[in-house]
Amino acid sequence: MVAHYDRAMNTLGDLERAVMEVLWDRTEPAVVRDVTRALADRDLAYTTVMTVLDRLAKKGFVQRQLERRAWHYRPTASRESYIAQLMLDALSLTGDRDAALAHFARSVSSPEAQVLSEALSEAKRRKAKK
Amino acid sequence: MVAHYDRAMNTLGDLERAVMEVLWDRTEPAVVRDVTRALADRDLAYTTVMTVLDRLAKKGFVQRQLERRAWHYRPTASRESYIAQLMLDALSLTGDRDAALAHFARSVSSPEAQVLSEALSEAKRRKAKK
DNA sequence: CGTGTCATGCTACAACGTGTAGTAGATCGG
DNA sequence: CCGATCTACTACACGTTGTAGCATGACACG
Repeated sequence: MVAHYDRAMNTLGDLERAVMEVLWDRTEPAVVRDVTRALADRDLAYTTVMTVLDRLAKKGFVQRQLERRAWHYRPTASRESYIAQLMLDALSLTGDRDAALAHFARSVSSPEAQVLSEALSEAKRRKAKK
Repeated sequence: MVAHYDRAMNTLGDLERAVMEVLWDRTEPAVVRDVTRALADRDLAYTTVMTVLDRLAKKGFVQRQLERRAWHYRPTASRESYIAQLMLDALSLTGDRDAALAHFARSVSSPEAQVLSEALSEAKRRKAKK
């Protein structure tokens, strides 16, 4: 018998992430041609980019809208929330989340600890006011 | 030509993680038989567990030591630092780490935000004293 | 209106990671 | 010496990802 592969379902490959980066870097939705051009250094076939965008849509990372004849793609979530989600996923792998969080807190650099602290108190303030 | 698959190199599969959990849950190094017994519910062949431990060793997640005739395995890093590392890896996927951190701070629950805050100030204190 | 351009859907394939395990040979205890 | 046990090596299936071709349908322009 063989495994249940649910783990990698929300992991992106290199190319997939590169494509997401392109989308995240623009304000407007992009068509396949846009992405292909943005990744010109990789010298990818048009259909390759199309396939990747298609898979990203199936995975829910992008939404697409038919405009004239071409699909226009845009990210479902922001880059930051994608990253934050990955971090939360990592956190969910352990039973003792608090211990992991504490360890994480000790792992980040001082400037980043500062950023984190401020964001945390900011969030707290906002929640208190609400 | 075909891809360079470096991305998944520090990702563990389900079974691999289950094996790590067993090792993390013990204080003593374990032999294959120990792990197999601990995962009895999965009904795995002895050699399956052996293969997994072997791969984990190759990936650097466990260290092994020959004792009599059998290898004794123990985790290279703690569960917490593994998780923390995964979180840092996620963070490294973006250029704007601060934005991601801020978003993360806003994503955790209040109690966990509390834990994080405390760990951060604790770390700060410790660093100041040193 | 015909023809070429462009986008799409579908199909395909290779490499890799991971789950899963068998077999043969070494080794150790009794 | 024999059986139990452990290891090293080998193997295979299946999902994911990178990569792309082909046929078809639609639109634009002469």
